[in-house]
Amino acid sequence: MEGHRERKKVRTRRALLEAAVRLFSERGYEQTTIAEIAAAAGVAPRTFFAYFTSKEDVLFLHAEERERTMLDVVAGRRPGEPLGALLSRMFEALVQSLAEDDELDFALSPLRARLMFTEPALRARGLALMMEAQPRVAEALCEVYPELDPVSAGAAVGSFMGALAVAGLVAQQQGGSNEDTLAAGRRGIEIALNGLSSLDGS
Amino acid sequence: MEGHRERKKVRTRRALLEAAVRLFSERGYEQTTIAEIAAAAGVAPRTFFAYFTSKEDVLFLHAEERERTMLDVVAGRRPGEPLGALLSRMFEALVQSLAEDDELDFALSPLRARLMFTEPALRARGLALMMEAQPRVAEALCEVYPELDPVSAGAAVGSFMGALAVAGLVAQQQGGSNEDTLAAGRRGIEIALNGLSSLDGS
DNA sequence: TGCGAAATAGCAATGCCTGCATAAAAGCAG
DNA sequence: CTGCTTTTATGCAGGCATTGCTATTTCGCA
Repeated sequence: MEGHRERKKVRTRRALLEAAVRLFSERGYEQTTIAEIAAAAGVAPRTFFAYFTSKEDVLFLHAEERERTMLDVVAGRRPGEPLGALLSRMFEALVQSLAEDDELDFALSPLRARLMFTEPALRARGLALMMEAQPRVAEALCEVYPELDPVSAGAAVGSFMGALAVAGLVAQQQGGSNEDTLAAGRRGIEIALNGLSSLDGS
Repeated sequence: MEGHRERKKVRTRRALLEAAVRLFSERGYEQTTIAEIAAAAGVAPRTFFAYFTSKEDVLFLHAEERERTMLDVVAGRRPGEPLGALLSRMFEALVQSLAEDDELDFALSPLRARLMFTEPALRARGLALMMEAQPRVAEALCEVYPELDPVSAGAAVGSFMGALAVAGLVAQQQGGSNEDTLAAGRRGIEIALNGLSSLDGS
């Protein structure tokens, strides 16, 4: 299972990853070519595509696992658990699943986060990936909450994700620390759960 | 102001627009090349880029006007108007501004709507465009609602847009009529305003 | 009719991405 | 160690979007 071969693959992937993030940060996303990334990682340009499906893809790893996490939370609805509580749990589960991802570890994570919210192309991609999962999450919700109609379920997930996306963006623009981002995320979720109208009183 | 020249420009733009939408619908977005669109419109490929900045751009016209509409609604906050009421008005204003757009008229609109929610690349682009306006709308909100902090304002707008985006998507998947879409949008906004927690009781 | 501005078109180049075919490398017998 | 098999790493050619620069055509107007 883990011979010389496996380790080399991981090393190459890692080299590409780090080269990409470093170059993107130094010169900007658009100004960095795949040829340059490959050169910095010591492989041929063609090889890049053996590890990542596209240039954007380098920064969006394991998106499927995030979706899995969300679906698992929905499937694990506790008896009588209200929708709001479940979505709160979903947020915390997402945070944790990100933290536990070993390929998204410390060295790369802050730079990646900054890039994702800084470069328009990447921001767009991130949004798209997130929303891509929306129909399936909404469908899962419908199954677990039989009283929920599809439009409401969809809107709930959309609202949830929208609040989340923006919280990250705002947090990035301001401080940018992981704690700030987490706090902003919680606040965003809270707002989505309690309703925008609830903001009038505060 | 409106000589032979102007009219010809409008006609060419229109020809490109219709050719693009038609071809996209027939063969799919990815399978249609700009060369084909240009040929169908009777112009050189290079000319396409004199009218639209990109292939995706053909389907997303006047995005700036949508942003204008949103900012205008915010700026026109009525004395003491609650945030929820203002966002409701914002939704209705968006619908109206879309309806009044003469370049997005009947012939093209239904096909465009279908494409926007069907083709992944276009769905992504639509989301990105929508969210692109978010920071400015949120900032405007902050100015009009001094008691609102940036994170809350951002989350509110994000939640609003997320709900909206999804409502459109769901409506498209189901029926697909304009009335359905409008109703789904209203429902989505309602949910975002009242909070996801409010769905538990229904 | 002829001039200056605007619209069209042509050409070349860059860069992402893909399919296909081949070389290089790593496991694995024997 | 050597030849065979399965992966990986490349190379190459091509398709397509997009852009910069230049040439050509077309208008509008004096």
